Amino acid sequence: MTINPNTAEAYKLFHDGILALGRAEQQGMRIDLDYVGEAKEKLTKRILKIEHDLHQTSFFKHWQHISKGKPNIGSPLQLANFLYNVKNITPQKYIDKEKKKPSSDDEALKLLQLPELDMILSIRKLKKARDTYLEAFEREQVKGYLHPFFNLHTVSTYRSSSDSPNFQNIPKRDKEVMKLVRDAIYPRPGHQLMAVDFSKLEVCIAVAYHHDPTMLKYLRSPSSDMHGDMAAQIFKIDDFNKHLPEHKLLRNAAKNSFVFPQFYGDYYQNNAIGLCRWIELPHTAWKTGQGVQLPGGKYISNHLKEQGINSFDGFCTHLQEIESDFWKRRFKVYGKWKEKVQAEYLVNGYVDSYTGFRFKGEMNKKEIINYPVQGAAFHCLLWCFIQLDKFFAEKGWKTRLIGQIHDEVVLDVAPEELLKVSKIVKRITTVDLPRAFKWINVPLSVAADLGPVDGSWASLEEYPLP
DNA sequence: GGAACTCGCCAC
DNA sequence: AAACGTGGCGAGTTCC
Repeated sequence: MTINPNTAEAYKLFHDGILALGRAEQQGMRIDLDYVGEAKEKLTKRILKIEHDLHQTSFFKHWQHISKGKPNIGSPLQLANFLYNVKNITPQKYIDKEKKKPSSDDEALKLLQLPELDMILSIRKLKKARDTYLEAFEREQVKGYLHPFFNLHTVSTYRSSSDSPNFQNIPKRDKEVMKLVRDAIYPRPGHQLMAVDFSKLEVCIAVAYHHDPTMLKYLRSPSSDMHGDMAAQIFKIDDFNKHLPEHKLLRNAAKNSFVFPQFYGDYYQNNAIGLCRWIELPHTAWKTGQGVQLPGGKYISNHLKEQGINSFDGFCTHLQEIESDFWKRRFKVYGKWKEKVQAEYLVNGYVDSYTGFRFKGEMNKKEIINYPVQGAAFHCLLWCFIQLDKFFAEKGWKTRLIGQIHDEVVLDVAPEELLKVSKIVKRITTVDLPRAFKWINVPLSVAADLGPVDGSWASLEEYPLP
């Protein structure tokens, strides 16, 4: 590997970076304190209602009886003790690999299919929204503005972190909680919020290191579809069509439970568990008429049985073959690169990133591969963040950067500047960045979401950049 | 009464 | 042979 660490360059990136991030911290983001107060109150009422209903159940009364006092539904330990020791329910999931500690997390409780546990899960979800987010917003705000910190000195991959409050883990996937929490955050009066994120940035950065020809082809040809190809292979589908909703689910399953975990260093057995969750098949022998349905209504269990996969164990064996094919044939050069970098680390005691950072100290195989990719991917974002900050200052624009989430920038946009902001964002991220970082070897693309004037962070919608 | 830990859960 | 990368944070818990 021919990498020239340039520590002066790395230093400059972080020096300029922390100044730009500091300006974003100072700028802050408006929060609606009245909304936060009302939302907290409503959540508390909902929580009390569910708790009240829970208290009427014989399940809870039993728990109360054996715990000499008030059972603490917020204690996973007490809940596990009641479920698995007192009620003697067979655990469906464990925290530890030795299967000594039964789990009481979301998935474990859902598997037990008890209505009382679903009530506890609802309470957990609402408390999380209220206490971790809304409560923290209220506590951390200064004169109606939040000023999350963005750190460059805390993360072993040379990524960033954020705290007080953490701006990088605000709910997004659960639509209900997303709206509840993000409705607290607003642009400055008369402005609008915009978020711009890189598409599959870490994959694009990884390919700059390993130069795998198959991966290069996937990333350079817009019509190709890596996740679709993997879905077709994993689920043995000949006529895969990513526009069919049933196939879209299989594609998401392949993407989120095979491809990405494999890139992070996971292996086929965990993949099998994750994939079965998506297609709703059990960890046992499969019967006909089980799981999700394919286009035309055929059950996936029937389809897989026809293909010779009759059980979870059979599926594991199948995935083991796919994993081997994945690294030894499909992405052979990528696989070889992993081995080479790991071997070089054992000799040198360090590994370097393209952005001039050196990773030293004890690292396991997965960390050796992941750190330079994860770090450099973030450095692409940080470089763009710095350029944008500089640009807005030089031009005297009113638009400001207010935050960053690893591969995404968040802007507080003055509506009259929207068009020119969009253009410069697109230019810096897709044209200037690859020119500055010559090692980037595939086109980078960004996607934007935009909120209405005075609209909350929950109201962002897709916005095609001009 | 606080430090340090576990567990669970939110993001990329 | 073994087996998911990086964080922050709240509540419960244990230890000093």
